[in-house]
Amino acid sequence: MPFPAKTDFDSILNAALEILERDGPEALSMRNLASALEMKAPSLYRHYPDKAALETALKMRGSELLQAALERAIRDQDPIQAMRKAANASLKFARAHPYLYDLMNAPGGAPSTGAAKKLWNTILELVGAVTGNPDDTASSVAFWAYLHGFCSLERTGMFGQSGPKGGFKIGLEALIAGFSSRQKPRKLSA
Amino acid sequence: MPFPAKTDFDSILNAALEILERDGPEALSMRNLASALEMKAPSLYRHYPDKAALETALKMRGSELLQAALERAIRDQDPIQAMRKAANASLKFARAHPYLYDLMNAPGGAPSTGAAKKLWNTILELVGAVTGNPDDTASSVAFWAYLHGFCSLERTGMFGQSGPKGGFKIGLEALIAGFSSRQKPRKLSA
DNA sequence: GTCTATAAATAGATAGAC
DNA sequence: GTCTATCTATTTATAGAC
Repeated sequence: MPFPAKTDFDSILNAALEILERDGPEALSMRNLASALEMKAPSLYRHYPDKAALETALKMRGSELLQAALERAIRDQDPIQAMRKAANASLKFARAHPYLYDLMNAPGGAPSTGAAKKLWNTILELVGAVTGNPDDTASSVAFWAYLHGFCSLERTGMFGQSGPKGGFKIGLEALIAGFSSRQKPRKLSA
Repeated sequence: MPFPAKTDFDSILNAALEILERDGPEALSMRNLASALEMKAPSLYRHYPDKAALETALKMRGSELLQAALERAIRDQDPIQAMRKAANASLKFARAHPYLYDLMNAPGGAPSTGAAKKLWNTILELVGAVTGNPDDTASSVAFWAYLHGFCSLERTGMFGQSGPKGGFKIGLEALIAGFSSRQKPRKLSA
């Protein structure tokens, strides 16, 4: 299609994503969004009942993008290497889409959409392949918490000028080692 | 009595903290804050130049509170147990002060205040005592990222009804094990 | 489906009286 | 230091014409 589709659900969503990623959440007003589409704000309400619906759609889109990035990153990798690739892909995603990443992780912002579930299932498979438990919620939570925490702190500016100084790899390897050691259970000293 | 001041810097800060923690960030307007102090909004500007200054002060207060909680938690503990206590204290803090925690970790919200530095130094000491390196930035970053990530995901609602299912302890112990193994340096591959 | 016009509410911040 | 009054700007959202 040489010409973009007429204004509809997806066109609005794409424009919203572009504004969000370029200018941040404060720039994402219905007026500004309509303006980018060469329309007036009230017209948007024919396609989205309210702004919350638009934001929900943006979160879903974010989950899809991240999930796709993870799938690409882990393809044809052995389990442990897949975790490393997934970790780096997550970090890359958060850096490339900071405002979208913020929105996806905003307080009270975890809708149980299909996209979010699919993303979570990808994590579960990834971690399960290392721990040997295909539904290892606990380890997956730990893995995801670490990745998100690092992305979030970096985004906050917590690392300052000095940067994270290799902290990402050290924590990641410690988690991988911990997960791997549980694959073939043996007595551990506490 | 000749016109005693109705309020001051700290009284305003305390009221702001109370509003933030009880009703969330949207309730923290200058009007609402003034009202809680039985004042009018313009009066607040004699004590804080603008709202950003108030928020900066709130972040500092948050850092102080968390730092104090960590200090209490780790007192008289051996290094590894101190990490466990600190981790639980952080989680407890984030749960007890969700909106303040959000504000402290808001994007672009890491002011280099004395309180924030003191907090970070506490983490460095804590982790350094385990790894044997008193200035182990990398390991500290990993530790902090994990704690924050878990708190943040829980806050977002990412764990849903099922809860994190023991993921906190598993990741924490994996990190501790990884840090401990580095205490007595030996040749590592990479 | 898009428009004009406007409702209804909110915010941060300032001027100047006392 | 606090007040009244107000400015300025913004937002989401709706009513009703076309």
